[in-house]
Amino acid sequence: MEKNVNTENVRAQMRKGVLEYCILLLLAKEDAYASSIITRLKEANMIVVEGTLYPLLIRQKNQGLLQYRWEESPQGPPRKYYAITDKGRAQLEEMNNAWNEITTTIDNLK
Amino acid sequence: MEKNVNTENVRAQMRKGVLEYCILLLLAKEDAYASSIITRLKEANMIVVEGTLYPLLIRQKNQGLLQYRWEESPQGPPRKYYAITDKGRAQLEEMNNAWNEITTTIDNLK
DNA sequence: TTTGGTACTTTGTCTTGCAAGGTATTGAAC
DNA sequence: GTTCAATACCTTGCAAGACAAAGTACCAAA
Repeated sequence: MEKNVNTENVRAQMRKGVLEYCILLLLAKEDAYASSIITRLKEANMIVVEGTLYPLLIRQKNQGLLQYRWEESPQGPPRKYYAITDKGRAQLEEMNNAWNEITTTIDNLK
Repeated sequence: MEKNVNTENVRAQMRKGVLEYCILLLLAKEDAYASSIITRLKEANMIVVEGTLYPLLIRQKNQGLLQYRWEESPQGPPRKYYAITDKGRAQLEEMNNAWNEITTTIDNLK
C-alpha cells in the first residue's frame, strides 16, 4: 500500500529531527546502554535501529555530551552504560528551548 | 562562539524534520510562490534557503502533493504559484497525526 | 562444543540540506 | 538603448546522517 509507505516516511523524517533530543532526555533520567535505549524508545513509539543509534551515541560522546563506563551483564557480554555530562545537560537545555520554539512555530502555521 | 554554533545546529536539525510539514501547512491556507514561502517561513522563525526549498517543492510536486501555475508578476519575472492538491491534503492529515504522536512521545520522555 | 541470546561495531548506499553560482525577466536611471 | 538593481527560478557539488545488513564477541545452557 502506497499510503503506508508514505505514512512511515512522514513519521521517520520527523523522528530524525528529535532523535538526539530524545536520547538526551532519556539519559538525563538515568544511565542506560544502547540495547536498552532502543527498547525504551520503541516503547515510546520512537523506532530506532542499531545502525542509527551506535554512531549517534559515539558522536554525542565525542562532543562531550555523554560519557560511558563498562558494566558486567548478568548474561552475555558487558554493557556500555552511557551517562549524560554537564555539557550534555547544557545542550539539553538548548534543545528544550529549540523544541518549544518549533512547537510554537507549528502552532502558528496551523 | 562554540555555543552559538551548537545552538544553531540543534535548531537546524529539528527544523529539517518538519520542513515539509510546514510547507503543506502554509499552502493549505493559500497558494504561494517559492520566494514568498521563504519570506513567510522566515517570519515564522523557520529559516529556509533557496537551495533547500526549490528541490523540496519539486519533490512534493512529483509526488502529486502539489501542483503549480505560472502567474505574471507586477514586477520582475513570472511567478510559479504552488497549490496543494487533494493528495497533498491527505498527506497533510497524516502529518498532523504524525506530529501529534511525536509531541506526545516527547512529553512522555520529559 | 554447539546453539541461542545478548551486545557492540562497521560498511555501503541513499537521501537530503545547503552554500554557491547561474540564468532570466522587468523597470528605472543614466 | 544600455546598464543597474530587484525579483525569481534552478542546478551543482559537498557533507551529514539514517538505516539495512553483515560482522565480531561474550556467555551460559544443553
